[in-house]
Amino acid sequence: MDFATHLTSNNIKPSLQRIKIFEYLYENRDHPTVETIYSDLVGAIPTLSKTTVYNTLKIFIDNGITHTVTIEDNEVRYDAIMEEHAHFKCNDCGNVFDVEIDVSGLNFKEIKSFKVEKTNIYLKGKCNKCLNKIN
Amino acid sequence: MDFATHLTSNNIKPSLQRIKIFEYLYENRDHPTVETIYSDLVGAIPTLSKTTVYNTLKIFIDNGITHTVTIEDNEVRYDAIMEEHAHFKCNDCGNVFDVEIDVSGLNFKEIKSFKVEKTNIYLKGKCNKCLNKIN
DNA sequence: TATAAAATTGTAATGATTACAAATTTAGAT
DNA sequence: ATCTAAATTTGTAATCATTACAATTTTATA
Repeated sequence: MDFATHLTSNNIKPSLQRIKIFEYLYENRDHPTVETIYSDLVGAIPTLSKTTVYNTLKIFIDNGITHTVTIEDNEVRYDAIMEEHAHFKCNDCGNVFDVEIDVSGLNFKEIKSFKVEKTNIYLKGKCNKCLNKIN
Repeated sequence: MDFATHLTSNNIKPSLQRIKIFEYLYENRDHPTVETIYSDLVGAIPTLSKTTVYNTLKIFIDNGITHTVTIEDNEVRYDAIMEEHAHFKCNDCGNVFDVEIDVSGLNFKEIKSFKVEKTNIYLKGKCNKCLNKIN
């Protein structure tokens, strides 16, 4: 994956900040928050500003190469994987995992007259690691 | 539905504010925000404070008679219907509708070792009314 | 009725996000 | 290579939802 090219082909000029932020999102599949992205990247880009992270993510979203993952009321997470998938959040460790999903089995009643454009699914529970942890 | 009894049997002392807020939630199935609840009730309870709405909803949630509906990043909605169901948000009018759903058809891979405690589903698209609207 | 506990309220604090203007960088023309 | 305009980045201040907290009011009980 050539990140600069990916940005360019989605009408986003590939500045250093944009490349690094997208690369970070694409490599770190843990659905980071703005805070995490900023603090993990400010070492490599010392001039980085949190406003830039916000601006950049907004551009990514507007151009369809990133989406938000909304599970908790109080944290917005970001995800650069655009293929349809669900999320699993562990109530113990708080990590969010990707989950492959087959939506075709879903059976909705009463929305025949509605036009569904997007189906969002997230699960909550305990992850493998936390289940096996000794408390 | 006797709201006071419902509160009592869930270990919540049925004050006027609590009864009215729960009643509002139960009757208004449009998943209101704190702002909406407050402004719709302050007429009937002139002394009502927004803090009370927050406090009360927290109590409802802690005692399992209300849950939050998280669809957008920037708005938290509340719902007193605890039976499993999904939500549909219209991208046009912004209304959130309840949707009956059969989760049993869902087919997850790779989470065999995870313990799923709750499955959340929401759809986005256009509702009946907005589809038929002349723009 | 007096007293203690619980509930409600208002105000101030917090924290994430956005607005905005200044500074920096980039791209194109000369 | 240099100049200029446009785009991008940055820092600070403003906004807005939510929470903390202390004071007031209400409720329950002795």
